[in-house]
Amino acid sequence: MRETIWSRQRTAAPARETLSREQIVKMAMLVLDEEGVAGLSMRKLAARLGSGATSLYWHVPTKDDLVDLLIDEVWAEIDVPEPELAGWRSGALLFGHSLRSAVLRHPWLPEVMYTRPSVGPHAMALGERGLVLFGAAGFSAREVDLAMGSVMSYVLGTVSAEVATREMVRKSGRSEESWVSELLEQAEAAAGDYPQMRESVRRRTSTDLDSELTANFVFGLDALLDGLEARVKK
Amino acid sequence: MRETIWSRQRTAAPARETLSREQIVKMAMLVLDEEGVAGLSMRKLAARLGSGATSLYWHVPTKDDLVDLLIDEVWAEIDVPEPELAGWRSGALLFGHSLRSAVLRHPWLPEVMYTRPSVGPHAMALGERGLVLFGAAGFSAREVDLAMGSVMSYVLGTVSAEVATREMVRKSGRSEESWVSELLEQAEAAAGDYPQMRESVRRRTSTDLDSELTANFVFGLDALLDGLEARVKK
DNA sequence: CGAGATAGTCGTACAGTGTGCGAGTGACTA
DNA sequence: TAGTCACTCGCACACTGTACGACTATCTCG
Repeated sequence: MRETIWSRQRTAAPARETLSREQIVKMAMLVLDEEGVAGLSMRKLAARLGSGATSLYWHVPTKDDLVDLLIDEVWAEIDVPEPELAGWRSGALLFGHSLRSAVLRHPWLPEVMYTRPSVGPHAMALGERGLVLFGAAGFSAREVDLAMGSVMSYVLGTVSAEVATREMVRKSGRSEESWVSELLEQAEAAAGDYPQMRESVRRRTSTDLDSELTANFVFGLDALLDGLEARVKK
Repeated sequence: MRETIWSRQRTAAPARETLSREQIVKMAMLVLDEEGVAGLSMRKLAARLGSGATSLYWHVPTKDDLVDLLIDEVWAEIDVPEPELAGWRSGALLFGHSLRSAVLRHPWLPEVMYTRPSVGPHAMALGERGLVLFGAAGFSAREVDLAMGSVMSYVLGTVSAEVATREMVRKSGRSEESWVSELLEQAEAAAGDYPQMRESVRRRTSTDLDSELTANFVFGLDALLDGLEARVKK
């Protein structure tokens, strides 16, 4: 089997005090969570670790590979309930919420996730547990794949859009309320000729952002799960 | 009202032959479609237009703003049927497919889309037509927003993941079959301890990539629309 | 104990990036 | 004819990822 970035592991304990891949990944995750993709550079990362920039390259082939490792690290955070404990439907709901909150903790994910397929070990483990969960619903083998895929796609798509909004608020530096009211104003101007849009924006800015986004997420997930459940009952 | 990148327009015909924002956007779109986000640099773009790199900055404030324009250009390509013509359900289906194929034509979109909210004029127009379509289904005003949002999120999420796979095949330079068989091999190795995953990968690589991805997309969209439809019938 | 291999660090350098600045140029208006 | 406006563009700056090769500290083997 060919060597991959996933398979490479340190064979023995390091002689003197050295960098380690785990250390690098950990620090990179911190930087990414704090400063986003644009804030992560090999030089800055190395500086934070108190080492030279090119030292990192002994532990990690390229920056892209480092990002692959970081993405896989996120997949490790998601829990998928065993179907016996909660039943399929509420298990899937829990899974969806867990996936969402992991992405919200790592808002840089959407920006990089869609440029590469996820094939790391934690992605595999996640997939396995997901298939077990959806397998318990009574789908045909083929439908299990499709159902899990559509739920993941829905969740990731929704939360990715959510992150875009949230990050914009964060970067604007202003308070949520002032931002929302400005958005309203701006959108009403931009949506001037579009009465439905104007009304929609008004509706959506009437509650606080957080519960609005959550309601959004839950509504679609629920509908999707309904649709999937109907398929199994036939 | 504040000036935005959307509102700025040339006031009169140019005196001599000059660059124009439309020209720049058009060429940038070409470059992006061909070479992806990484392939678009202001210098290369200018070179293709036969001008100096910094000349572009007279027409466009920053590269990021240019990308905003390009994204909005994509939204212009999507058609949303009027509900009278097709009825809500099949209208939504058509809308979904149109959205999907637009993204497939511009596979760079997912990489940049989720880093900013879309508030350009074509995004607004798209939203308006979408709201009209979903409004015809008999949802409450609030549900119209939620339903349209969830369908868009599902479609964009699914097709974004799809693009990640397709681009990987494309970049590998190899034929689809050889790539698929290698993926199979690799995934079976990676999924060694994961029996469900192994079976799932095997199932998914048994047909050709194109119809596999399409079936995937349709399955989830259908389920979601079922779930939404059920909400309106109550 | 000595020699060589191994594991790891890192300074330098290269080819690129986005873009601010200010000088320059051609056409139109007064 | 003078001046202003619309537009172009070379240079420079600070930054990026990473290839290369020199360097050193430790471990292994004879």
